[in-house]
Amino acid sequence: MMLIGEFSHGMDKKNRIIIPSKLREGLGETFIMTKGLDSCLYIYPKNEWQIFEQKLKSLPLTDKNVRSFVRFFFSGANEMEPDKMGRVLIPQSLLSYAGIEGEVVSVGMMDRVEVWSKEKWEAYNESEMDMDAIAEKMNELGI
Amino acid sequence: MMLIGEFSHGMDKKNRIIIPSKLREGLGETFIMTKGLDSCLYIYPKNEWQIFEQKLKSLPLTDKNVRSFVRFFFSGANEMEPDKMGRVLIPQSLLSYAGIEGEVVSVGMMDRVEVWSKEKWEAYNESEMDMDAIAEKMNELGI
DNA sequence: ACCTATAAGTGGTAAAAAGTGGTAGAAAGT
DNA sequence: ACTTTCTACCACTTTTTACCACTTATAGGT
Repeated sequence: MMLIGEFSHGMDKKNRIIIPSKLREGLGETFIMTKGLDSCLYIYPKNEWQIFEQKLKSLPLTDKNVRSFVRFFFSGANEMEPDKMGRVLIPQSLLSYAGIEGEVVSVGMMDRVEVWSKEKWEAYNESEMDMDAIAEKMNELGI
Repeated sequence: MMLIGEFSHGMDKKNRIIIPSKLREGLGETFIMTKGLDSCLYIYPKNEWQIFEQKLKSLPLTDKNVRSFVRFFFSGANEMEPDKMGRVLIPQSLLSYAGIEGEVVSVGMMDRVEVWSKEKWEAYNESEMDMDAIAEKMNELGI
């Protein structure tokens, strides 16, 4: 099962967002939300999270950078289960990390979902999408 | 099966376009539409997409450029199935990316189909088509 | 070359599903 | 025990999906 697509929707006054139905089935009944890179939130299906956990566990905790890296993901992590309508309540700490206030964009990224504040998503797409670099990568991949 | 030919048709008020019947059989029952290079949309038959997916999945997500690259294709990707008349609904995000408003051109490109806004297609064919120069470049590539 | 038959394309409508706002009950804390 | 916060569900609205019926285009036969 591959998580793909971009979905735009709102967050309500109670800090709930809907997980778009097309992403819901790929995420399963319960999943883990945590802080992600690039100021967005990651949602992992439970099994994918366990794989990720194992990777983190294998890193040498004697390395200061590793400790920071691991703390970053574990401190932000929340196991959650959507309500019957597919919504989840997002903790305040994650909202402020991702700069989410009103509108939200959910993005399928293979084995995880990313949740972005709409403003940040749009800014990111305008500024950081270097098409030449993308084309070159495609060349490397033989596409 | 090779996808070939150029087909011109309209998009209706509900953001649906028809997949020309001659391209339909080559694409199969379900296919994946995503953002492409040169401001057009790509449609891949499911098997072709899966090959591409595996390539993307093998890239290291700790690299910021890789994340941009992967996001570009996965966020834009939509699995779709045409209705009984061969039409598909195009998501707003893809329409704005490709600058599609009214008329559309679908082009068979070997293993994928490209969907262009008609204006962009015509502009592209007028401006960027210096065939003599292109042919010379082809020679360098050994054709 | 024209007429007819068949397939492709277009517009619209109705039913189903997804998304939104809100309320009531449960749990927790004071 | 009462108040407040949190959770789960209900009902309504909007969007999406699937199909029907009509129009236009294509192709084949006379």
